[in-house]
Order: sequence, then C-alpha cells, then structure tokens
Amino acid sequence: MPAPNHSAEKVFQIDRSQAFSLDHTLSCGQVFRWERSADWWYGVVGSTPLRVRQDGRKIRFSGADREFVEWYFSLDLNLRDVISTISLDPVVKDAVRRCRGLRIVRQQPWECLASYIGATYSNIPMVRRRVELLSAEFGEAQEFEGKKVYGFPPPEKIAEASIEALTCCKMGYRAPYLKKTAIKVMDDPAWEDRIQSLPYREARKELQEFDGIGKKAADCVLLFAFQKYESFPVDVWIHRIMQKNYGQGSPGALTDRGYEQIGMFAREYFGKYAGYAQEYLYCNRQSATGSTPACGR
DNA sequence: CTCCAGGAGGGTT
DNA sequence: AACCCTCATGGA
Repeated sequence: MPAPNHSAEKVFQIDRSQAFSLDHTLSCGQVFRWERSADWWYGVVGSTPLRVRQDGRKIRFSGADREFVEWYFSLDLNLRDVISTISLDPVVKDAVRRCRGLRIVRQQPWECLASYIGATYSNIPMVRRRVELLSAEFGEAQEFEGKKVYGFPPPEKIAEASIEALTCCKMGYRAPYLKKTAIKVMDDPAWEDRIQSLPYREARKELQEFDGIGKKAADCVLLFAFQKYESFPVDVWIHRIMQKNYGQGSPGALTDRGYEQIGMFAREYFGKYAGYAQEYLYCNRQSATGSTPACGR
C-alpha cells in the first residue's frame, strides 16, 4: 500500500480506455465514510482524510498522493474487461449501464471488518452513523480543509473501550462483538496477510471466526478489503434480485442453504468477477426490485 | 401501531 | 444440517 502523503491539491487524467465514476463508486453503499458536498467528495480512509472530485477524465484531489488515490479506487484494474465478462444478460447489462464506472475500492481491512460488524441487520444510513460515532469517540482528531475530522479508531482503542461506550455509539447488541473482534485482531496482527494469502473459501471461513462476522459480512470484507472478486455477498436486496431474475435462492426468507446456493450459482454463471456483478446489481437495486430504498445519497 | 434494514449467535431438534 | 428465537435502533 502506498503511503498517504498530505499535500496541496493535485490532478491527474484517467486513461481514455478506462471507465470510472466517482459518484457511483462512493454512493453505492460499499463505503460509509464518504460524503458529497457540492462538487467534492470528502472522506476518511483509515486515518487519512481526503477530498476528491471528478470532471470528466480529470481527477482533482488533496490529502494524499496520486499513487494512493489510484490504488484506493482500483484504477489499475481494467474495468472494461471485467464488465465484458459479467455482462451476460439484460439484467446485468441494465445495471452496468445505469451504474457505469462503478469500481470496488480497496478498503482498509480493519476498518472494513469493524464497519461490517455494525452493518448487520441494519440499513446504510444507520451504519454510516455508527461508524461516524465510533470515529468521533475513539478516533484521532485531525484538521482537514478547515474542518475537524476523525480517523477510524485503531483496534487498540476499541479493544480497551467499555461496552457502555460502544453502546453509546449505537452499536447495540453488536457492541460486545466489536470489542471481542478488536481484541482478537490485536492478538493476531498477521491476520491480514493470512486472509490475503488464503483462497476465497478458506479466507471466508477464517473471517467467520471473528465475533459478529457471518457469511455475508465475511463476503463483504473479502470483496471490499481483499479484492477476492469471486465473493458474492447476499443481503436481502441481492436475494430478492436473484430470486426474481435468476430463480435462485430460497423462497421467502434467505436460508443458510439458499445463501450458499446463490453464491455457487453466481460464481459459476458470472465467473471470477462475480463480486463485480453483485455490486452493479446492488447499486441498481431500486430499479431491479421496483422499490425505492435510501440510496446513500 | 407494524414493518423493515448490506445478519449473526445460540439453542433445540 | 435445518429450524426456531432474540438481539438494538431508527425511519417509514
């Protein structure tokens, strides 16, 4: 990972052959600490505050160096190739068309792990609130662009926090899960390298050893923090979409077997970039299900 | 009031 | 394995 480097506003051009949409990437629900204000997106990645804006092929940013920004937004990935392998039917094609340029970012593993503990049985605005509260309470305060911002708290800060303090951050019954997971992470600093080196299936099994991390959250962490693109997280929205359009999953509520079955189908059907198909389908969930969820922006 | 949201853990068959 | 049940929180 390139070291973040605070400096003045910078700019670079995205290659003409590469698709990228900052808006779709940051508003699709994969990240919780980005907010759009006028033409700028403000966010904190781990302990690094950033702001980014896109004007066509031009990316303007400050708070880090170019290498970090390109790495974070996965601009090294050939998105056109990915899209061509998953665009197999009108459903995905429509999702890709509506969410053109969406990329899966490279989240910080610990931040991603902790955030998705707070994402279970909840909705995106609530998750964003929880993560913000945790950061304000236990993260390091910094000054950025004239505003006070907070880094995501390192595992030590969460590990030594009281359950009451975590509950005050609206963690609810997840508070003890988060604390236990923070302690486990501190106890096992090699966890990131181990997960990264393991194949998808075993990596997911390892992640599920963390308290508060089940199949779905583990799949999200593998996809958003470890670039294991065969991961296919199934939440209630994806379940609905897969039932309606592909006849997959369990009728009614999502069962354990239904979850596995959808994942198997998706990996076989979409291939090794099944996770990208999932993100496009999720991003397009409102039109795919005929509902109007709170869409992150 | 009820129902739902990027589910997971624990217990009982 | 396959089903229960409960968990905290806010918005619609």
